[in-house]
Amino acid sequence: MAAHSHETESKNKSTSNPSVCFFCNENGQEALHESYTFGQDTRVRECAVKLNDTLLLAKLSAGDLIAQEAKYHSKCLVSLYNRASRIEMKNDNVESKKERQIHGIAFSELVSYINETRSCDETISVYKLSDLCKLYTERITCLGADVSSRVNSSRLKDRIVSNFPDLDAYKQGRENILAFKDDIGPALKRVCLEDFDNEFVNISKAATFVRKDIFASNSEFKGTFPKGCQEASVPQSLLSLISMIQFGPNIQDRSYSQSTLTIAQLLMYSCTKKQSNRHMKDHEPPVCAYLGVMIHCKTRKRDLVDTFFKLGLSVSYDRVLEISTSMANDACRRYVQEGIVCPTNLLQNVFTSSAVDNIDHNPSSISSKDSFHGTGISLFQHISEDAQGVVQALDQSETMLKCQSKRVSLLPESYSNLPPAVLRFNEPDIPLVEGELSIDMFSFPAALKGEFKWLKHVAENSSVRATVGTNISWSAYHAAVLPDGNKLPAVSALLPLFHEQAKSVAMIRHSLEHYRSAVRKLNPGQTPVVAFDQPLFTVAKLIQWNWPQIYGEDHFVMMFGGLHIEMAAFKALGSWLEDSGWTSVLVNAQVTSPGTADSFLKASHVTKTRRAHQVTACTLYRLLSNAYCQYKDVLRDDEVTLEFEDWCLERSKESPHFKFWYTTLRFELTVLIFIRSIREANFSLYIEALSKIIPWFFCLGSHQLFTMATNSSA
DNA sequence: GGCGTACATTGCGTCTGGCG
DNA sequence: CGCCAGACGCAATGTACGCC
Repeated sequence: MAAHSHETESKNKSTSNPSVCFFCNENGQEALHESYTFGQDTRVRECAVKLNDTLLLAKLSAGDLIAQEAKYHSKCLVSLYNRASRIEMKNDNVESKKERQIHGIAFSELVSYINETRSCDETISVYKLSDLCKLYTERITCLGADVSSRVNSSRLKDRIVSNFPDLDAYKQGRENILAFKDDIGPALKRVCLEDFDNEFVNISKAATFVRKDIFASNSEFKGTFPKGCQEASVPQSLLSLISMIQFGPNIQDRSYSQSTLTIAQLLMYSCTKKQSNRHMKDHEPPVCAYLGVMIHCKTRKRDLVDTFFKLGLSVSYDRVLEISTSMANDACRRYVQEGIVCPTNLLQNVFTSSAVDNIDHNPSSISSKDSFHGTGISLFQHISEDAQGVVQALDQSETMLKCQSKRVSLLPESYSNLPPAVLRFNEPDIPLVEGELSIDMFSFPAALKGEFKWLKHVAENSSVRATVGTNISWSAYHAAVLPDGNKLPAVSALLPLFHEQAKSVAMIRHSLEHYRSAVRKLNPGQTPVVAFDQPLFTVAKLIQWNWPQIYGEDHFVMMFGGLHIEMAAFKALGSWLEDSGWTSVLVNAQVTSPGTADSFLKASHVTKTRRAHQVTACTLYRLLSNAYCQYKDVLRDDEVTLEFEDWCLERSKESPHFKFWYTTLRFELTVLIFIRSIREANFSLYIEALSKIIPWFFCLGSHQLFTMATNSSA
C-alpha cells in the first residue's frame, strides 16, 4: 500500500558493477538498485519478521543493508512489501469494516468542514493538503480507529477533489494546496494583507468544529443518572479535544477519566449561543444537575448552591427546586396510579420486612408546642447471593413531567387519610398456639463454638500490640470470618411520614395495611413481617387478636424489634449480675467510672453495655483457660484428662462460685450470638438464640418481656 | 429576689408565585 | 430561564407574669 511512497523516498540509482539481487539472488534483466537509507533497512526487517521469512532474516542478521552494500530489483522489494501488507490485512480483517466506516464518517465531516468554512467569510478558503490530512487523521483517532498506517495524502486529495468539482489542487514546492477557483483572488489578497498566526487559526478551527458538535447534541436531564450517562451527554469530539489537552494527543486507551468527563460537561453546560449567562435547558449535563441536587440534599443551603451556580459548576437553585419538585411529583403520580405507596429503590422478589416506630422530634425543651410526634414506616430487604432481586419495572417514558407549578402534588388519599379505628374488645380472645413449640438446635452449637474461637483469638492476640489485620473486637472478628457472599448490604426505604402519633389503633392498622400492599406488589405470596418496639407491639397484638380474619396470626407476623430484645436481655443480665461485684470490678480495673458501671446493669446505653459485656466475656475466658491450664499441670499421669467443656461442667458441680461466673459467660455469649444473628440476617440462629434467652426473662422477673419475646419467637 | 414558664420580637434563611 | 418580593419557618433573644 504504502510501498510506492517509500520507493520514491529512497533515491534509486543503478549500479555500475553487476551483482546479484539481495532478495532473489539473481541478476536478471532489470536494473539493480543500491540501498541507501536506514528507513528502508528497518522496513525490510519488519516485513521479514511479519512474513516469518527465515532465509531473509538470516541474511539480514549479517548487518544492515547499507553496510552489506545490498543491491536489489525494485520489483522484488515491492513484492516483499506487498506480501507483508497482505498479511497485515488478514490480521485485522474483522476490524476493517468498522475502520472503513470510521474513515467514511471522518471524510464526510471533512467535506462538511470545507463546505462550512467556505461559506464563512471570516476564514480563508484555501486549504493545505497536509492540514486537511492532519484533521482527517485526528478525526479518525477521535473515533477510535487505528492510524498506525499513515493516511495516504494523495489519495485523500483525489477523494476531496472528486467531491468538489470546482476545487483545484495547486502544487507549491512540497506543499499541496487546495482552493476553490472563485476564491483564489480574494484568498491571495488576504494572504498578502494579513500575516496571521497559523496556530491560532488552527485553534479557532478546532473550536468552531467542536462548538458545532456541542450545539448539535442534546443532553437534557431526565431525572435519573443511568450508567454511562456522562459519556453520552457530551459529543465525542469535545471529549477527545479535552483529553488531548489534558494528557497529550497520544492516549492509548479509549476510556476517559472522570476529570475529562467533568470538564467536558461543564463546557457543554456553559456554551451559549450568544454572549449571555442564560443556560439552555437541553444542555444540562449530568454532572451539573448532580452537583446542585447533591449539595442541596446534603446541606440544604441555598447559598452553597448559588455559589456553585455562579462559578458555573452546577445548575441554579431554582432549577434544583424544580428538579426536586418534579421528582416528588413523579413519585406521587406513580403512587396514585398504582394506589400503592412503594418507593422505587426497593427490589422485586426479595423478602421484605418492615418496622413501625414513632418519631419524636422535640427541638425546644421549653415548650413542646413545636414538637412533632409522628409515625415512620420503614421497609427492609435482605438480599443474598441466591436472592438478588429485580429492579421494579417502571414506565420510564413519562418520567420528569414538565410541571409549571413548584408545588408538590399530594400523596394518594388512601395513604394520607387515616381511617378511624377502635378496638372491638379490650380483652380479646387470645388464640392458643396450635402444635407444640419445638426448636431444633441446628446452628446454635456451631455459633457458640464461633464465639469461643473469638475468645481464644482475643486471648492469643491481646498481649501483643494489635497490628493491622488482627481483628480483636467482637464485631470486626465475626465480620472478617463471615464468607463474602453474605456481606451484601440490605436495601431499605422509608415511606412518607405521618403526622399522627404511632401509639393508636388506627395508625398501626393503617401502617399494616400499607405495608401489606407494598409486599403484595414486591414479593407476592410472602407473609408480611413487622417489627415494633414495646408499646407499639402491644397495640399490634391487640389488633391482631381483635381482627383475626384480616390481621390474624396466620396473616401477619408481629415481631418484637431486635434492639428492644437486646436491651431486655442486657437488663436481665444486669439483674443477674447485680450485687455480684461486677460493677466494682469494672471500676477498679479502670474500665469505666462508677456511674457508667451502674448504668450497665440497667442497659440504658446499649452500645456501651454491649461493649462492657464483651470485655467481661474476654476476661472470664482468660481466667477460665488459666485455671484449666493449672488443672492440667497438676494432673497425675494415671488420671484421665478432661476436655475443656467437661472440666467446666465438673467444676460447676463442685463450686457455686465457679458455676455463677461460668453461667454468666454462657449467658453473655448467648446474647452476643443473638445480636450476631440479627446482624447476619440468620433467621434460624435468631430463633435458637432467642429460645435460649427467653427462660432468663422468665427467671429474672420481667414477665411482660417473657410473654412478648415468646410471642415474637413463636 | 430567684426561678420557671409563656408569649412576643427579631434576624436570618427558605419557599413560592409571578414577572420580564 | 433567571430574578424578585412577600410569605413562611425556625431559632435565639427579650419580656411579662406567677410562684416560692
